[in-house]
Amino acid sequence: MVNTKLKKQIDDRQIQIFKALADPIRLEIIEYLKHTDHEIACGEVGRAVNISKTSGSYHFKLLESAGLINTRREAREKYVTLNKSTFDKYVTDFYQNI
Amino acid sequence: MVNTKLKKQIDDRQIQIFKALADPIRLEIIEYLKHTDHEIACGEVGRAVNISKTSGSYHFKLLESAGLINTRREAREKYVTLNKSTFDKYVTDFYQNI
DNA sequence: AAAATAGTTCAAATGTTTTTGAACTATTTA
DNA sequence: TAAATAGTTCAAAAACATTTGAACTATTTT
Repeated sequence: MVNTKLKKQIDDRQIQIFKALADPIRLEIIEYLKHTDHEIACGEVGRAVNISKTSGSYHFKLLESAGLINTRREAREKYVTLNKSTFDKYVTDFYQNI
Repeated sequence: MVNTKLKKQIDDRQIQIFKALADPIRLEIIEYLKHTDHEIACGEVGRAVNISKTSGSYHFKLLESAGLINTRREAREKYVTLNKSTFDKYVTDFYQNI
């Protein structure tokens, strides 16, 4: 293999993404965001999926660091949207690419 | 919603699959199987990815119960192959279907 | 028939992730 | 300017996943 380290990094990213997807709360958040066309604040999503704000903070952070959502802070609020390109690259195209 | 329980079961399956994929050893096994056209025994895969047989037994069982691999026992040996239809349905088509 | 091989099971130990509540910062509203 | 709101951070606790080695079953080879 040309570059073992690079392969490992790609794998780490892949695993981080599957880990982020492997949780019922995070899947609910993702489903909710998918069915929402407009930008929406963390708090509103959290209320919709019925979690505490601490728990929301934890899960949104994890989704963001996996690259599955994009966030934008506007004053007090943090707006989130799905990052479709990550889903395309690491989920939809996963089988094809391994 | 027509049937909350059914939705939950589908979600459980989806989570089980992402959990199964969220591990470096299991990803290695899957990659190895993808690049192998013939049926291959657990032991040979385990040797290829450098794990103990106990660890292999644990990971293969988990992959099988997630429906990601099919197994066939022939006397002492257990042969494994990827179950592509599970990848198609729960990974490749995931984003589209949620 | 003994030894070797393939895989499983079990329980204990270890490691990792998630939840919880309290205390915090920053912004907005009354 | 006080109170309310949105979100974060922290550390402890709880829950969950993985590894390990020993003992086991079943089959094959010597």
